[in-house]
Amino acid sequence: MAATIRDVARAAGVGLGTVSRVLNLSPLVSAATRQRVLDVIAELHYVPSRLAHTLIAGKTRTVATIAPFFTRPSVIERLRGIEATLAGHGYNLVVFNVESAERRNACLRDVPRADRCDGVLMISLPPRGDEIAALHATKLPVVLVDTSASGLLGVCIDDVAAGELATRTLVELGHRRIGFIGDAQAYTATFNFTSSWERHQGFRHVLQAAGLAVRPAYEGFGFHGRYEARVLAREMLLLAEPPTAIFAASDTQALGILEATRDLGLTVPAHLSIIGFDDIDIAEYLGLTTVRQPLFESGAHGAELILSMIAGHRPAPVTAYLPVELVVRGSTAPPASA
Amino acid sequence: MAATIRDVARAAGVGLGTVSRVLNLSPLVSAATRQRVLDVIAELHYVPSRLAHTLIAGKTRTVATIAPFFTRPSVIERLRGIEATLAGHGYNLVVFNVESAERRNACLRDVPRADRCDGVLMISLPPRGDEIAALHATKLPVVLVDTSASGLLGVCIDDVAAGELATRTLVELGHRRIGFIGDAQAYTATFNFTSSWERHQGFRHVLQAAGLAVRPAYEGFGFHGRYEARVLAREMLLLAEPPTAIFAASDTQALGILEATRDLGLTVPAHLSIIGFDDIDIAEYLGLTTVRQPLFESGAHGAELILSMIAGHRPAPVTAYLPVELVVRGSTAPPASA
DNA sequence: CTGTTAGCGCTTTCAA
DNA sequence: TTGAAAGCGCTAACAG
Repeated sequence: MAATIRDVARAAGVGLGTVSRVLNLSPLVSAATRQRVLDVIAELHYVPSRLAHTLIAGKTRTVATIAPFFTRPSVIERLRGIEATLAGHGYNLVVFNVESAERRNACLRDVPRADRCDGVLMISLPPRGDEIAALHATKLPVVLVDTSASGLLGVCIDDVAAGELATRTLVELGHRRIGFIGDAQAYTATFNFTSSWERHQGFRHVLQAAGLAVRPAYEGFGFHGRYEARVLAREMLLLAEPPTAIFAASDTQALGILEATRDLGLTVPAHLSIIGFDDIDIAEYLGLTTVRQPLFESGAHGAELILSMIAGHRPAPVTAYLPVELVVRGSTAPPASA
Repeated sequence: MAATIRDVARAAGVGLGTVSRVLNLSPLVSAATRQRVLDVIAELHYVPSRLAHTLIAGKTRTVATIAPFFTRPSVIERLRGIEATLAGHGYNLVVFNVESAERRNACLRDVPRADRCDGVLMISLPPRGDEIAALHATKLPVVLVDTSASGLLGVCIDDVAAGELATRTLVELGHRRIGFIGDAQAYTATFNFTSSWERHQGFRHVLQAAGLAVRPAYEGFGFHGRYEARVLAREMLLLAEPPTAIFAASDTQALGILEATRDLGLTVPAHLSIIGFDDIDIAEYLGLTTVRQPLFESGAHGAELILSMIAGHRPAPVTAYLPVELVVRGSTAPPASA
């Protein structure tokens, strides 16, 4: 169908290698010959086969990204950082969306292969011990984004500290009855998600340091979604002594809490202070106080690391921690009683 | 590094072709030989190279998707439909995010190549005449999603009719001063986006049919974004005689209008009715009346078409129209004066 | 400077 | 049944 290097060589009356040299900008071709070859190439609309080149070079110029629930705003933003960086270097991005344990395992088993991609980026999905070993065995560059694992490079934030930051903000505003709504263990365990759990750790640290009781009724865990958070928040707010503030492990969940207050005719922040996490697009619109983490940058940085590893560098397998920032908006205030 | 078919053949003491036959489930291998080969394969952890297979077969088992601004909720949802369908058939999704005219052109030129992918899906990006010709020349299956072009398959909705539906809803509620906020021509022209323009056509049809004047001051066009829509809506609402209803070409823009009403201390729908488009996730939360289009399904259907074409089918190059649906929520009501 | 010759890892005849 | 050989389209090493 398409013209091959051989067709070009024949038409230009030169050897196969000469065409290859022209293609690869080798200086060992006379200007005249080069021009003749170039003319024929243009004439035949010849385009070198990526495939054949890939087979020889053993490089696919492709980076695979395994991402869970890639419609989530935070994941998307990371992907955008990845795509932008990769595209800037002529690399392709192959996306694998994970929404079940089976798919997660299948991806971890099948995706990291040298004949498929030059490197693997994993978002929020820490591999288990045996999987790490398998990953190392492939010799393929691997970078984790929004998670970490020993022996692998990672780009993430300090979720415990970020959880402390959010909770401390609430404590310093004078709140003493503070709730937390995050991801259910059963669900995070499926994917080994850690961020909600770690933010919860930070939450507890601050509560304890402030001498505040940790009340089970003030801690709600459910599937990561607006609806689930709404139900959990409703329960909490209907308590005889409801919390005056709630820290949500994500903005999506904070939205659910906002919905619950609306359902119950409560006003934010008069009746309840809410603090979310991520600073997704809609947070500003809703006036949600939140902990902003550099999503785009995490993807971009992860992609840069992969690219440098593909280029042959072998950076130490450490986890890079990106800074978070508290964005204060209208959903937080001192408690009414204070 | 990794074991090759030759290593297996040598270790099993058989010919190269025999291993290949075992791999390809050929019946022309004795059970004994097959077992021996299988054992060696397991022992050597041999995995056939996708690359080499691809070179031979001329198939990449990859579908490329060119999408503009893939962080937009509507685009994401289509991509999810695409990925889900592709993954279900063992195909990989390579994503190209387009955010500039240069990148659009580069993608259209470089992506549709048989050595890169088996088919191309384009979201919201109709190719121009010369590009269509080039696309045909590649012999590669191409399917357009959310747009159409003569000679190519497309999956979209009837945006004119949808625009009429939205506007008619407003007219039937009794509104006579109805505004429209959509994408600016200068910006859509860059990518040949048509949906906002067509929805606007529908808007005008209904206005004229209802004998209502089309007032330039009631039509605002800007970059597709919340902020721009907010500015446009503000202007419109500060008019001596402001519209009592506004139809936004997207939910994102409807959010901007919502923001503007809030800025001005107006109540929705008492002071202003708003109707959006897409029914993105947040629309329900905000109680936004909107025109829902099947986003996930459009992607899924587009992917199915591509897959069937890759399988050799040559469906007629027609555009499939998916149904839209009006979702009535709290942002619409009869005008206060009615 | 340039043509020729091996392969990359696999599929596919073609004999045996 | 099975082994050997001929490529797929290209690069790289090797003679000229």
